[in-house]
Amino acid sequence: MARPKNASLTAEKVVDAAIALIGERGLEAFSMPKLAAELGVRAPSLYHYFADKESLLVAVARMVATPEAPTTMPEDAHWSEYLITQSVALRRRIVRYPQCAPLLVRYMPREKMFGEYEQLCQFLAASGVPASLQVSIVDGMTALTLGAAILGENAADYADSGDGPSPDPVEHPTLRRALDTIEGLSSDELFETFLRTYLDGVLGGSACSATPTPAVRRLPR
Amino acid sequence: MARPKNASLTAEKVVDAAIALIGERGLEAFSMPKLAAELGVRAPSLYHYFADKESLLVAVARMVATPEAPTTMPEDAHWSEYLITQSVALRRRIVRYPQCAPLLVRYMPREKMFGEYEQLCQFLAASGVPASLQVSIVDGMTALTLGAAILGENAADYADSGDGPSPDPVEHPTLRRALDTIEGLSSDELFETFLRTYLDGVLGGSACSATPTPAVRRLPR
DNA sequence: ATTATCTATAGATCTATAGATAATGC
DNA sequence: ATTATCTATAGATCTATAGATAATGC
Repeated sequence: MARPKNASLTAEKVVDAAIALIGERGLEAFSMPKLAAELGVRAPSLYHYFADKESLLVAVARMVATPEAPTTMPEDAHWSEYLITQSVALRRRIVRYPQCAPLLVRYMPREKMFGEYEQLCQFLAASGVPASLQVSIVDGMTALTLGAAILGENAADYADSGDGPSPDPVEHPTLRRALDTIEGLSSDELFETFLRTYLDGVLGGSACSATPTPAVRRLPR
Repeated sequence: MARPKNASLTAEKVVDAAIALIGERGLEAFSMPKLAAELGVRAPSLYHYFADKESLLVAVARMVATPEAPTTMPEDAHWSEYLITQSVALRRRIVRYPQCAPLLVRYMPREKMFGEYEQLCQFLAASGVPASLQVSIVDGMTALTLGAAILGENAADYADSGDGPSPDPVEHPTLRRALDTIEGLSSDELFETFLRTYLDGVLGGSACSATPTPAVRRLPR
């Protein structure tokens, strides 16, 4: 068919299809011919949009990590609410395509994130958070978010109401009882309590001295 | 050479070499011929020890996740110290071969860990931790550990004394100042402060009512 | 007879390039 | 002339099996 009347591909369509394919079949099953088949074209056509497989994967990583819309927050919000909103959104993006998580780690070296970290620290500093806590907060929240996203299925799925397999009450009675106490929380809500617990630790820990508000509001039960 | 006088392979040697190879070159560069070359044999010999590539990778995941020696703790240690010791050890194992982390996630489905979770919850219950906190603690610590391990290089490496690239004081002044406050902490120590911060949150949060000791000891500065 | 290696190889990929071809824009 | 697709293909893998071979144990 050579050149079609209307171009069937765009770089964005290619990336979107790559994300979907990796999400469904996993990174190991990903290849240029398979992606092309998914898009209804032949493999060489993809090289018109990306120089090689690696630059396509870089674009995939960037897309997964980038929010669709920037976060907007009320003016008077506490800095912790801002961080929680950001973290919840990041986790949600990763969880949507957990198979892409290794790409994130591989193609987003920390030094390229200095700019973003600088912004966050400035924001924290402006909110009165002492420098000694800023690293703990940013790094801890990042680790918690990434870890929670990669674990993927979490406790909420193992409670009776969730999707996953549920532990047997006879074989695992204590785990069972513990899970019953979170019955009704979605995995988003559960993740949010993790974040708030962590921030409670930051605020309530011995190093806490110059924080504007005494505690982070907890989720309503 | 056919059969050698002394068998040159064992399942364990194969797994060890696989871990080393994946650690050095990454999961994508891993293949049976390359692993065989590393061991000084031909690829088909590996199939004598593992039915296929996948069962070899399962064995790799198991090896990375399993501690060499079980943790021993003083009798009177607080439960939080026990959890911290476990988490620090797990992170250290993952960080040693961060390229294997995707294997862990892929080949260790949560339901196979019910047994371990049951044990942890029993341990927490015996220490007087209410059921409502047990999930938060176990899941939160796991996420924090996995996330911190996968992020790999952490803030400690970006401080002046660390290995990694350091942010420029002119371009990233606030980040720079924040990192200077953790100067001198190793990445292990920094991770431990994350864990203690999280546990401070668990203990100090509003849900805290029946905890035996009021606060978790912080690392000495 | 069994074990642990080997050689040889079928069969299925994959990445990336060269060069043809048809549509479009100037 | 340029663009976006195609066909064809070189060249390099990889996984896994069949079957040979030499050392060992009975």
